[in-house]
Amino acid sequence: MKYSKSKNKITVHDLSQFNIEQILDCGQIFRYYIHNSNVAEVVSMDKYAIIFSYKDRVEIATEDVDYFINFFDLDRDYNIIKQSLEYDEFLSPCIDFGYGIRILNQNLFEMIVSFIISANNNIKRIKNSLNFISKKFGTKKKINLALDIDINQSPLCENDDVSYYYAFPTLEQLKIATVQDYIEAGLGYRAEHMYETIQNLTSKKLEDFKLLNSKQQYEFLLSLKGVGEKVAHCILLFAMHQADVFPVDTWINKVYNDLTKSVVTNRKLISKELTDRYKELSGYAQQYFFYYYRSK
DNA sequence: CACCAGGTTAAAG
DNA sequence: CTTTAACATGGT
Repeated sequence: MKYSKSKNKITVHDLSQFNIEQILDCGQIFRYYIHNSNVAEVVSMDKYAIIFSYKDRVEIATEDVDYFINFFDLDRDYNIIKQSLEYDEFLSPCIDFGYGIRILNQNLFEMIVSFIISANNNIKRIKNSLNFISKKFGTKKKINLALDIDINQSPLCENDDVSYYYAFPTLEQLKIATVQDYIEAGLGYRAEHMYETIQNLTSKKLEDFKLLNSKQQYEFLLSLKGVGEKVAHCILLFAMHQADVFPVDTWINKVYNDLTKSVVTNRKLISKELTDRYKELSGYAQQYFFYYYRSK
């Protein structure tokens, strides 16, 4: 895709396959804030970006340009992916609606924590919990960018004379969190799952994970407390860009029954059937469906 | 106030 | 192997 970069800025020129609101609102990320149709903020691990949308371009201001080029998956052509899926009568209107969606390349540890919290939860509360945890256990970092807008209302940031944001905590930083901390963060019954998984994880396991094949990665994720099939699929898709999986949540369950005029509740079966249908592009198809149906 | 939310777990069939 | 009840809690 067409983009250019300078020291602290990426400029995206091809708006036919980049829409920041669609990218952020399609349920793959929780640490972001959309100020208005022109300005949005993102925090990924210890990195911060503020995004400005104009008529003819999008500007991503950040101190780490190369990190966000990979994060926003800018070297992939999504128009080719969309063309490959447009034949599908179910999907076609969803692609037209979410034309600017891209699947982000996010951090493995952040995805594990985020999607354990996501289980049987709503997006607003997931955001609140993750921001709470980041504020309590993450590193407070200064924004070294010339911002000519007011970001006071952002839940990611804090302002005195200058502006700060809270990085997502590292595994080491979260090791000291107690079950009570997670309950205060609003995790509810997920608090014990989170505690157990954090205590069992090591940085070596996270490193070695990347050497496993996809089936082994899936099995490892399922061995973590609070990670079932749907959450494991989300982690593979959003952290490893493994697109031949189809996470089935309540929305996708509804979509499936709507499209096939059935009343199935077996999500394992739905996932298998949809993966057979969309194959190595399943993850992309899933995002187009999710965004379209949740927006209505 | 009842129902829902990007489901998982452990127990039972 | 598949089905089911229980699970905390803020959002709507």
